Amino acid sequence: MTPYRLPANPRARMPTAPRVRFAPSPTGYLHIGGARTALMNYLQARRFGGTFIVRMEDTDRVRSTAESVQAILDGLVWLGIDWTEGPGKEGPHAPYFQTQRLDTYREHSQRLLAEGKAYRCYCTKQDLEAQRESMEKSGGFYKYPGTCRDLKGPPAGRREEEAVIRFKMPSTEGTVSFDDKALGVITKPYSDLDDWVMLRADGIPLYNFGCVIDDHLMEITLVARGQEHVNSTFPQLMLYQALGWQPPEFAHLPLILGPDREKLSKRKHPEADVMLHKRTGIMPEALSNFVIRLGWSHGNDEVITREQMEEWFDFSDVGTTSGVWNPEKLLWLNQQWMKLLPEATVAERLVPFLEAKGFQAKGDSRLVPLVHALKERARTLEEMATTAALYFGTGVTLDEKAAAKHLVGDSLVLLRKVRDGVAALSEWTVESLDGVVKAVSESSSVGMGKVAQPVRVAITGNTTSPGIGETLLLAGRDEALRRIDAALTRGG
RNA sequence: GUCCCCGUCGUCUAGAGGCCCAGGACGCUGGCCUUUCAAGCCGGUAACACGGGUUCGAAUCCCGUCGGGGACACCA
Repeated sequence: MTPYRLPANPRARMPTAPRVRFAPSPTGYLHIGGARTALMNYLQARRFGGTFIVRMEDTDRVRSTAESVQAILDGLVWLGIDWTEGPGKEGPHAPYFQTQRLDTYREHSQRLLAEGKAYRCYCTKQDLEAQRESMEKSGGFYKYPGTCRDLKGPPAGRREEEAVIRFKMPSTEGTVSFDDKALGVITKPYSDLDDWVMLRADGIPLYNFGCVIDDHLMEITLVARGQEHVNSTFPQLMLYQALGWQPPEFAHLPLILGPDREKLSKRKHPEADVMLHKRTGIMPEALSNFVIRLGWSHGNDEVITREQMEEWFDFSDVGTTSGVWNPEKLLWLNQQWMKLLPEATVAERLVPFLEAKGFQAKGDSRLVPLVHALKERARTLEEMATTAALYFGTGVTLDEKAAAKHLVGDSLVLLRKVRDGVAALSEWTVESLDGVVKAVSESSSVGMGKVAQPVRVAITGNTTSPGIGETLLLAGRDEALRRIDAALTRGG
């Protein structure tokens, strides 16, 4: 028997525009691995002027929820990944929810049944479970033994409507293989495959069945998904063969691992949640930048814009090794992006974080100057908001250590001089304020630090802040003077 | 257990037989700059899992060992 193989050059039939898809099962939030899969598919479509389809594989009826559908879509939108066909964007292959395509699956399973390439199976879950257990006890791995393979009709006391439909593996020797765009040729002997369930008794398809039917009907040319799916590619290939369909190309993406080196999972790894990062102040540009670099690179480039991704990304450059989640690098990238994006944009994104701290920040004229001063001192929007909050409130809590060091003795004299100087200023600007501090430093013959630190502690309560002129300006004239006076009073 | 995939600094990676006594980035670290903290700049630390081949020559090809991960459902 000749082993089944992909045609030598699958590309021949897809010269230009690829049709790719992201097919999540809506059983929770958007997973970071899913987000990367979606991103890569999206980039592929963008690069070659193709189509990116989102299809909801909602056939797990107990776990699928409408909220999850929304959560996944929201996550994609936040990341700036938009789809050409899918939920809310009905296209020529609608509907894009598998539970709305049940007639299609039934039709194709009937055909397979009629052609003798599938059969009804009456085994009960309990029976199968028992078989599996005993098989596992004796060592080997479980394969459905084909109990119902040659049944002519339902066994006594059973009805056809209770049967599931199984794929009938052709009894051939040899191996199946496919040429994965990322991994290369992967092979498996036919003998490792069994008669898997395609359709439940209620007509709901199982993953391997619905996936193949839809990918073909939606004219998908390249299936890119996580490496956890390489093994399911084989039964799927058998289905394509049975149906006489040309399989798409495949690209299996390296897994993303948690700090414990295990596949990033919703259960064990909170960072698997895309929207968690939004809440902690990571920006979508940074998250997608980070995630695209897991398993893919373009020379030595680290900070990569969406435009560059669209220009450079290709599945054949995707690596083979799983990558470990590195929070430090994500943080670094996020800061890079805070420095790269227009300050007005970052300011806008900062508002919700400030509001969460109880400040009416929207429209505040200090927002942009704040971002300007703080973007080099914060790695997340949340961090920036925490620092920014210092300038929004009234009064400040002095750090005891800082006060003990900088708000005593001669420092208070210097502070007094600065206070008088800035109070006399007709206009507060970074330059004029810095000028006062400089003048005090020179007239008193002490270093800038001697003068600036007491002021800094008085304004922020601590020893770290942006340049002293900026700090004063950010606090605002009235509040700055009030805080200096409070420090003076306390100290002297 | 069986099958599949993988194996370069702690982490993400460059590397497609000589350009590599292995390059970049994060982290860590020394210095410069400096009114603090950052940012920035300059420098340092640290890896081809192991063993056999093939070859004039291997991180790159082959085999084995070990190690890691994934999949083994009427989940996807």
